Amino acid sequence: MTKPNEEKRPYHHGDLRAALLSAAEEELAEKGVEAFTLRGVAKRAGVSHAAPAHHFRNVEAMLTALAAIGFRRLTAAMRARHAEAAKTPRDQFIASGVGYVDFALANPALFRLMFSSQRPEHGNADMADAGAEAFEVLVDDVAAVRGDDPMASRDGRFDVTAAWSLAHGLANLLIANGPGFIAADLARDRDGSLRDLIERVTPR
Amino acid sequence: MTKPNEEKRPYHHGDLRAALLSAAEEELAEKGVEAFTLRGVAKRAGVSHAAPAHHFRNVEAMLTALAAIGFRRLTAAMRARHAEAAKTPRDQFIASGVGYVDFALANPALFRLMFSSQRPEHGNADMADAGAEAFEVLVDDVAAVRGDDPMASRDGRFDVTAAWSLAHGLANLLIANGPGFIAADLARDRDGSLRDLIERVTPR
DNA sequence: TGTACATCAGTGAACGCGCGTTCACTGATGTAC
DNA sequence: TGTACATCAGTGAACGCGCGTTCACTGATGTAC
Repeated sequence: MTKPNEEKRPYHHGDLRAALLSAAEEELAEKGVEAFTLRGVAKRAGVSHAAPAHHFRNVEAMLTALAAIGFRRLTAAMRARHAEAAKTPRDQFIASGVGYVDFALANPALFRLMFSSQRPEHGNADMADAGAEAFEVLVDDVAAVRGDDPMASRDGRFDVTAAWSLAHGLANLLIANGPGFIAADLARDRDGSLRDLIERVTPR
Repeated sequence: MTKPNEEKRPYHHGDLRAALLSAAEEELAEKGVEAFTLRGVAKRAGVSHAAPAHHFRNVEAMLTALAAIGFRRLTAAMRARHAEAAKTPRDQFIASGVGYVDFALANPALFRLMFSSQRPEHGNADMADAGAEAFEVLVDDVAAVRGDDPMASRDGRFDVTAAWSLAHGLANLLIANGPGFIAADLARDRDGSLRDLIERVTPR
């Protein structure tokens, strides 16, 4: 899909930066973080391997940009579930969790890049902003269920942490093929299963 | 600590395999999974970089052996907490969780190797056994709290999954420096904080 | 509207590097007799 | 107890490879006049 037009390919690409990011995502999904290479991305984008240098300082910068995109998409996935769900605080809270896990299952390598890799530039502002935005969705959900600002109390912070941890751990374990024993339960009713699990950390 | 005796070093090492694994653990902790190299391990063990070939088929085999050791140590960490804790099912359950998270915090790179890396050989029997042993500790805990075999019912499996997910997610997030907002709470009373969090997924 | 020129986004060759692995070797050890 | 010999666990040099990055270049674009 990022293949250039083989017939009549102009010397200038038009939007190589975006095309590279799209190719990078494919490369990541296919090879995993540990085998991700710049040259692979360039090849996938149908461009010489020196071209990316005009758009990214180095490989790490490219991976960082990719991770930031991942965080934005994670936020979008949670918000999409919000929109579909019943408008009670509990249902909205659970919808976020389902969106979180679902995003991870749909984008395992990207999810790992975002949270479990040292390759992206730790401390990059854009990536941090994108991550903070996703975090806000969660905090807002917990606030609605609790009826106060969770970040203002230890108990509230722990509610947030427990919810995030459960969703995050579930996502990671499913990606790593950890709990094979619930594969059948999930296959039968994925959304319902995720909901049941996330319900267990809904603030009371 | 794995440095050889510089003064009088015999041609044969004696137990190079063990020394390599120990050096590999240091290498991993210092460089992370993504920058881990065989040559680095050999250098650290004070041995030529061709020597490891006599003990490990290739790098991946070395990382797999290391991951298996990690799982055994994870099990040991949980059991150690068991021994210290009160002997009620709930306390034992929580002790396992605290041990799990504590292990991850003490061995972040190893933990990542075990769960978030593609480098170890997926499907290695020894590693799978070691992982299954850790899993059994969790299942036994949940069984004691519930008073039945959790694996026999959907609800029981979900109890197991929720507990594992929360501990696993918390561990991963703390390692990734995710929830900086609870750093202060944790610093003040780590065990108590972990206990409070894990309590939230204790089966009822 | 045309033209000169600066700027930009590509190319392709080349670089140096560190990696995992292989190989012929050698020193040390253990065992059969 | 001694000796011949097989086996084992190291060494160090060499291999080929793919990587990220740099560089001089060239083709395309946009803009000033």
